[in-house]
Amino acid sequence: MLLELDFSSDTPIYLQIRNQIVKGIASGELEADERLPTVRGLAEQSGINMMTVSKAYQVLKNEGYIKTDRRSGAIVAAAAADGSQHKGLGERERNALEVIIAEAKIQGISREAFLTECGEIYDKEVIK
Amino acid sequence: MLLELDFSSDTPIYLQIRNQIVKGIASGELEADERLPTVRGLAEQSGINMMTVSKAYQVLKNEGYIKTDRRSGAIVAAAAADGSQHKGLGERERNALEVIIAEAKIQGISREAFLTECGEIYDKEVIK
Amino acid sequence: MLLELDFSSDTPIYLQIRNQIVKGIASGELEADERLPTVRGLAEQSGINMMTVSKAYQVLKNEGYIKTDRRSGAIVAAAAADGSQHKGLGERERNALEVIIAEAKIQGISREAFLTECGEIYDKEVIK
Amino acid sequence: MLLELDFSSDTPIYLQIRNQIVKGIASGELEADERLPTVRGLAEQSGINMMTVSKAYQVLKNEGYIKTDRRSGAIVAAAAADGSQHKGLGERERNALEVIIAEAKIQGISREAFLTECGEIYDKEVIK
DNA sequence: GTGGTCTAGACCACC
DNA sequence: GTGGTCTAGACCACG
Repeated sequence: MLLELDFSSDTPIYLQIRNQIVKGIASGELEADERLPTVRGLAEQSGINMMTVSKAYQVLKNEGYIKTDRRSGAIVAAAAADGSQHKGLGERERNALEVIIAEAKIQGISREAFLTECGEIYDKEVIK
Repeated sequence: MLLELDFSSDTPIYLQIRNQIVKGIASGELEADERLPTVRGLAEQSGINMMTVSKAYQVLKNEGYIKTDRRSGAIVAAAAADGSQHKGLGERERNALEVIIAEAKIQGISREAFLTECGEIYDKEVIK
Repeated sequence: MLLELDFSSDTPIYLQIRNQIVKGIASGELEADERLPTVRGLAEQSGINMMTVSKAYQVLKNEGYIKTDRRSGAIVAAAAADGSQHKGLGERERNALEVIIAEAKIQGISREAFLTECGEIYDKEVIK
Repeated sequence: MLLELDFSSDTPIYLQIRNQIVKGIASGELEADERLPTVRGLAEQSGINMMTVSKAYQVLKNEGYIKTDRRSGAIVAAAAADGSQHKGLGERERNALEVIIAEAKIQGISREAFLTECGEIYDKEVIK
């Protein structure tokens, strides 16, 4: 798990970390029950504050993507462990998606081109 | 053009305005050369400060979605039929899309279900 | 004398008019003692307010570029009629020039390329 | 970095700040990756409001002259060695240059005198 | 009446 | 500590 951080991005660093871990889980790069790097390790390796990494882990934990075990640190939670999920995009995600699609339409990207691009992103998977 | 603002959202108000206007343009609710509400009017109607609206308009102007006619205020810019455009998602949009798709995958939303939802959003249009 | 106005420019319309007339005089398109269009005529032809044209003429008059005669309207003043001129750029112009040159340098435009472009602009003349 | 502001100028303060920083970068007074004064610091030192400085920084950021590192504030962006640049004056700059040259011509400044002055401005650099 | 600019002061997220 | 955001109210240039 190598983080690519953009310190001049408008996305907070802790969210960049959170996003990349989520993408890592979805792509299969991070498997269920796999141990994540320690807070200290990730912070030192990336040249950022431990608090920042810690916050990212806390968000991920709140969202159910990871679990923290006292002995083994943070591990990836089993996919869809939460039965309460309603199999649909959350409101925040749906709204963000609407904005992205609106921008794409205005820019002249066709429906097909957009769906193709989405499909490619969906299929993206790490070769292990 | 009616704005729905969430004052407790983590998305700044000026960005909420910006996003809704972008969606309005994409959906056809706002047509090219149509006049946007005045800064003052929108601010008053929405119960927010002039400068907040002004900032949203400035962002939209920088992004080329609107322009300000010195005679008549802000108007929707003609959909840039500019050949110099990349015709592709910007890096920011693409990354945001990747994160959303990752979340959808983890949540168990199938490829088809996701693309269907995108298609529906894309097709959404205002009946004039 | 045909005006090209950009209503969405950040330069006020009256200044755009002023600038184009100054350029017209420099290029020889407008000769000394030539009569300028009437305020009303220029306003109607360009679809702008008479006040705007009037303000442009007033600025030009204050700067000594034109004179107004009660009978024949506005006419181009003889070049350098004003003996008080000190044959150097004004402070405003010099500062604007410095900024433009700074931008050019940062953008990687070489000294020679910049001077060449300036020379070409200087030489530009209307074929009568 | 010492700012000279003219509160009675018709150029907005935030633009005066922007211009002086651009000149500072071009002259070498501000080097790439150098930290700019904080918004608060510059505001206090110059006796102006934070938001005015902030606006100047935002403009500079939009134009790519600076970027804001989330850890350390605003820094000078590395001179974009980006090959995609046009390597030419922008339309706004070119037009402003045309006006300045027109004024110079009318005032009787010779081609050589003008180019010499431009060259001197171009060569101006800070002794470090 | 329009947008542009500026102020003084405040709160907040991030690091 | 940093920048980002927002407010309430003001003045001004422009058309």
